[in-house]
Amino acid sequence: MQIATWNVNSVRTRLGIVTDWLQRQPVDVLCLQETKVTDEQFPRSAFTDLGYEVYISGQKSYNGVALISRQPLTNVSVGFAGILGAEPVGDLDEQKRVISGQLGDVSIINLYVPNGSEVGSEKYHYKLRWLELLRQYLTAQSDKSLCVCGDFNIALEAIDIHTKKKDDHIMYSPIERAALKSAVLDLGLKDVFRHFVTEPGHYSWWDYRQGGYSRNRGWRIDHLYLSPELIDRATGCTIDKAPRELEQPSDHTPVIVEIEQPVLT
Amino acid sequence: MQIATWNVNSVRTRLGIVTDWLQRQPVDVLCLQETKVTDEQFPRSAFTDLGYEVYISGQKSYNGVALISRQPLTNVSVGFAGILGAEPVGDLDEQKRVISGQLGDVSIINLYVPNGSEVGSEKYHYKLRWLELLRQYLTAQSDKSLCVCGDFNIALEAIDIHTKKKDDHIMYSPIERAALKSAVLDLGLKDVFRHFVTEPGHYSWWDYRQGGYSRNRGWRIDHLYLSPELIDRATGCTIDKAPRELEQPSDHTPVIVEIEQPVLT
DNA sequence: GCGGCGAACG
DNA sequence: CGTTCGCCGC
Repeated sequence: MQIATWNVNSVRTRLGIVTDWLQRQPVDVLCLQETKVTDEQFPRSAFTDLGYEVYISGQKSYNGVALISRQPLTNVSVGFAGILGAEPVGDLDEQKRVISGQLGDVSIINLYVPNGSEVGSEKYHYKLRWLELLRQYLTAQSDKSLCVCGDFNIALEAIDIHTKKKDDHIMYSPIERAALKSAVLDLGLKDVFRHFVTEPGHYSWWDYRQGGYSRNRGWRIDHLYLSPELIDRATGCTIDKAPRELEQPSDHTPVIVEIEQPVLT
Repeated sequence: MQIATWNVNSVRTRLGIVTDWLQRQPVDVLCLQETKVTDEQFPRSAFTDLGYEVYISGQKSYNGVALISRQPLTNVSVGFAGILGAEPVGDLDEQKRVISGQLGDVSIINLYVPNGSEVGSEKYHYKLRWLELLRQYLTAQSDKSLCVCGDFNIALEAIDIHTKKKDDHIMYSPIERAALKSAVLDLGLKDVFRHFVTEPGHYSWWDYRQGGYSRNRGWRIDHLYLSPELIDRATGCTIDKAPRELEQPSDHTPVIVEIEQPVLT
């Protein structure tokens, strides 16, 4: 089974790029972020015409997540409140950043973590509050086979950025990195790309500005985390840079994990 | 000699369409309107690379006219004030709507007449004041061989619109039609398209809205007027609808007149 | 319905 | 740098 995560930066603008890619890389589940479209306006048929099921949680202009799945998913849920209830969630479900569903024994949680703008800003504190709620949300998950993926807007380690960054740089500040580790790694989930690849120089996002891609000024901020039971079934994790080289690309490129079917006992 | 007029609705957005057309239809002079670009930002080289000379009068966002000529033009002039002086012109040269030049014995005046918005509006009165100044401007012209062309934003007769329009419709109100006739026809200039084609159903502009083109809901508002000396040398006038059928077209399509070289005596 | 622009966001 | 929006103009 293949699961991919891709921040497409507007699913409508990127529709041709995404459907072309999906035909060449017919992954089982494609997790999209930054769809930037309401549920009513989501281009469903472009995916259903390819034989995919479409599960979405979107809004106008900003954010928005989707699960595009070859097989129907079960237990599809949107936002944090479905698991946690309304009280702890407060304003953190107003932006559409969370969708989850289950394929066979595998639970997939697709996330678009807030960017945070600048360290110390109001948006930064929203990001930290959001990550703390994510920690509670993931703690409440009981599934053994869990894949938590998406655009985390955080580089875990220095090797995940093209060049040394100051500690006060958004997406690399110690506090947000600690918050992400606390929310995900401390629960036993493993960054599957680093399970297979230890060298630096592998990125999933390059700023549109100043020729970020052509100068390979990238960041690895799109991750797939697997629970211990699932990491042992993973056979590889790759970043497909090809879509970043097309005309009018997203600034992110897809990351794909391959997971073996469970051994029948 | 061929002269064409074309409101391109942004020369930058339409650059490929216009240069492709110019290579297939290598007219001697192409008169553009609604270039929507400052002189500094005009895409000169796209035309000079094809061997054309470029004469422009543009502004940011709105209006803007250009003469694209295979041979260098003489006596190039911009606005009304070059001929009339500053006093009568007032605010009517603030918008870039007039450019003229001479090719051999033929003087070409390229115009973008104000749209007028709604009958009775402030913009409508600006349009009427502008047309009165145009009348003075053309009256002051002494050239025997004169071609006055452009987007006039006025249909001369009922047959120039796809369907009967109320008298209070902008681009067809009696007052603006009379103002145009007074400014142009009453000076002896002839609408060369009507010199050759008398049937209705020939248009140069179709609203983008409500499938105006596919339903052929057009207007003939782009004209070429020739002085008596020149009308006798005209051999044809055609509307080329092909560019209106391309992807991302202008709402206007080019009108071309063919003029014989003068008989050498 | 499509141009342009400026502002917000990333 | 590229997306979205709202606004203006036609």
